[in-house]
Amino acid sequence: MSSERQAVEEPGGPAPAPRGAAFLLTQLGTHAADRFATRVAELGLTPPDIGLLRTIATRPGRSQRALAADLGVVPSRVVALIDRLDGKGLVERRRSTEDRRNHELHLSAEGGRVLGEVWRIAAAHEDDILSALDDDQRARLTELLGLVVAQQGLTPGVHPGYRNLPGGQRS
Amino acid sequence: MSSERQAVEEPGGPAPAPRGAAFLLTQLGTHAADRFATRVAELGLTPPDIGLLRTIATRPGRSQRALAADLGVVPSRVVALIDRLDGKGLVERRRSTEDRRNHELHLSAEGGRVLGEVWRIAAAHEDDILSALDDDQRARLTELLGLVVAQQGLTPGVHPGYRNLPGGQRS
DNA sequence: TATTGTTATACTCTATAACTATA
DNA sequence: TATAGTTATAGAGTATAACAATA
Repeated sequence: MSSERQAVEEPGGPAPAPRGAAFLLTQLGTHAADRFATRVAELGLTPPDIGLLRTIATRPGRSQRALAADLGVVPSRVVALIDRLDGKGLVERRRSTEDRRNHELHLSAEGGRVLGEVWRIAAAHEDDILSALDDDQRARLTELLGLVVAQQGLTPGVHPGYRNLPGGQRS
Repeated sequence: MSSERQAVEEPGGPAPAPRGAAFLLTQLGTHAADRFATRVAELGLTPPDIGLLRTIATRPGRSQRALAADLGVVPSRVVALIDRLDGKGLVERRRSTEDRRNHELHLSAEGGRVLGEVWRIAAAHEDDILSALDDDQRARLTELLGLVVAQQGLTPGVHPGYRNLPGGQRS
C-alpha cells in the first residue's frame, strides 16, 4: 500500500510478486484446479463432470432442472454435460413414470466405479498440493481456510467454477 | 479415502463438501479471483489487463514478444490485450529506433493513475477476503500459503491464469 | 398456460497458422 | 533466412432464446 513501483530493473522475469494472501489464494487455487483437471483428464473427465457425478451419486433420481439449480448453472448446460456422461455410459437418464417430462438421473455401475477412481485421484492430489506442509501445518491451513470459506458465504462442496458469467471468463 | 458414498439422502441442496485443503484452495481461489474481477471491472479492466499493466509498469520499454514470454502467453494474444489498453489510452506502443520491428511498451500517465487505483482496489480486496481472520491468523495463513507456493514451483507474481491451454478451460 | 428437456444461436477467450515489415 | 508484430481462423465453454412434449 505504501511503496510505489519498487522498480526492479532486472532484464528478465516477470513483475515483482504481490505478497498478499488474497493473491496467493488466487494463484494457488488456480494452480490446484489445473493440476486436478490434468489428473482427472486421464479418466477422460473434466472438473465439471466430477461435480455432476458427485451430485448425482449423492442424491440419485433428481431431475436435470434440480441439478442445474444446485450447481447454479443453466439447464441447457446440464443437457450437454449429461449427454457426454451418458455417452460414456457413466450416468443414465430414466424417464419419470410420475411426470413424464422429467429425466431421473442415476449413476451406472461403471459411473460408480469411475467416481471411486476420482476419490483416489483426489486424495493423491491433496497430498501433492500440500507436500510442503507437515500434518500439523496442514491442519492449521485447513482450519484457516475453513474460517474464510464460511465467512465468505461459499456453498460447501460447490466451488464457484459453476457460475453464471458469459464467456467463461476467469481471472 | 475409506468410506464410500456416504449417501446423504436429503431432499435439497448440493452434494456434501469435500473437506480437503486442496479443494478449499480451489474453491477459495476461484472465489477470490471472481471478486477481484468484479472489482476491477468498475475500472473497465479485466484481470489479464492488470497483469499486463503491472508488468509494463515494472519494466517499461520492453517488446511485446518479451511480455508474452514473461506471462507464458502467445504473442498474438498480447496484441489483442495491448490493443484494448492502447485504445483506452493506458499504454503506448513506441516504435523502437534501434530495431524498427519492435514496439516498446510504456504506461501513459493515465495508465499510471489507473494502476494506482488498482492497488487501492487490491488492498480493499485483500481486506474483504480475509475479514474472517485477525492479524495473527492472516500472517500464519500467508506464511503457510507461501510455503506451498514455493514448493509447487509457482512463479511469484504470475498466477496460472496465464497458461497455454486451448479453449480457456479452467476447473 | 406453465414446466422439462432440448436445440439453435451467439459471444468470449484463447490458441494456431499464415502474412507483412524489418533485419 | 529469421524475427516482431499482426491478421485470419478455429475451437472450447457457456449463456440466451426459441421450441416440442407433457402437465
